[in-house]
Amino acid sequence: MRADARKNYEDLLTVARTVVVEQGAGASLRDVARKAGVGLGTLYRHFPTRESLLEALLRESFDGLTTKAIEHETSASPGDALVTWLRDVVTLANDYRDVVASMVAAIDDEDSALHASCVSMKAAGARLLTRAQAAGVARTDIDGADLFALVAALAWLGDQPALAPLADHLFGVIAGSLLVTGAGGDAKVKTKARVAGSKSRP
Amino acid sequence: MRADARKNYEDLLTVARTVVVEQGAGASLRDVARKAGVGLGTLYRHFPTRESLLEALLRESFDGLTTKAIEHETSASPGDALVTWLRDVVTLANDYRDVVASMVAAIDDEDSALHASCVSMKAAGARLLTRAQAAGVARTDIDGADLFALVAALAWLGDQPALAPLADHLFGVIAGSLLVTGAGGDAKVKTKARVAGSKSRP
DNA sequence: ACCTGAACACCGTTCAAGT
DNA sequence: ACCTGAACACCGTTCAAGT
Repeated sequence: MRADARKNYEDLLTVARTVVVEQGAGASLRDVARKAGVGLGTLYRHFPTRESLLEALLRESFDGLTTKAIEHETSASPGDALVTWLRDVVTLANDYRDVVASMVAAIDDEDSALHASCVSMKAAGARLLTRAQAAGVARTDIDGADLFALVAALAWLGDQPALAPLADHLFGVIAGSLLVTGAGGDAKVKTKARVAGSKSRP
Repeated sequence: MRADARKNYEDLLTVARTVVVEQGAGASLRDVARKAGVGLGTLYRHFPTRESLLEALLRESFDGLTTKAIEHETSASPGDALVTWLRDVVTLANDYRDVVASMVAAIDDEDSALHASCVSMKAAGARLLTRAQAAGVARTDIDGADLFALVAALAWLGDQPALAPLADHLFGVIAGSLLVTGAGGDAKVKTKARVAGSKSRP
């Protein structure tokens, strides 16, 4: 890649990151090009589709989560491993705005630039689930696809201004109901107690 | 209202209904006006905002759900009443496409045309929840706002093509975890058993 | 090789001009 | 009273023309 091309590529990515954080995954690409001081055609040359731009933005983080999941696969507590990892996924998704719908759409679309990373992540989560189920700490009427959908739904909550304040609590509720509250007992999800009145404060 | 105005109003609504079903809440208003054979200004005269159009489309259904909830308040089984009603809400939301985000946004926006209907619905759901909690069949670490958020998240699943097939099953999972699986026992959510291999069939 | 910006077909929204 | 459509400021996407 030529030096000027590389610089444009990186400038675009830097600008896109802040724009997607602030305005969401549907932000104006024209705006991104403008802010990067680059012609619109240059943006399309480097990122032929919106997904390819998102992919460049998110790939590192996605792959990081996949790696983390693999590490968790050897941890002592399969239940904690699962829940901790799920929380990390939601947190990442909520670092940007409205990326979760793109993520979900990419799962079934082999042509999407986000496809591979999302499929890997989903598979990694599925393995953590299977392990927790094998250990008897997770319910067995759920599979990897269900888990992915639940995490997506929880991440979606964080994107809605009216619901975001509840997202943490609901994560605890859902995560808790994934786990079997039976014999083992060490797999209980710690839900931060909600501060009474935290809603009514000005 | 003049006769021609009334006709335009109704034509717009009829067209909008099918367009929102097919293309979603973000559909082109220009397209709606065009298909209704009406000037674009006429659409804006009758429906100054997109929400006001959605409100006209959904008000009847929303109020119907609120009424239904009130009827449920005197039913014999508070647990069944709650779950049945929640399912109806999700079903309605999934009759259209992508309306759930507008619904959620309206909750906190007093200026939205959808505000009143949504607040009523949320309150009606909250009463069903409170009753179920008082009867000891619903967990008590959830409030009306949480319930509304969970229902919204479940409805959102139905809007995502990749996740919609799982939405029914996950409704059962979430609804089941709202209920206390304790003494009463009659409040268990019947989740349709999933047909093995239903996913892998071509 | 790579960059640029005009060109095209779309939006949402407003508002002067018509009946 | 009500309707219309042009006008404006935006999009996404493509592609001839430049260096």
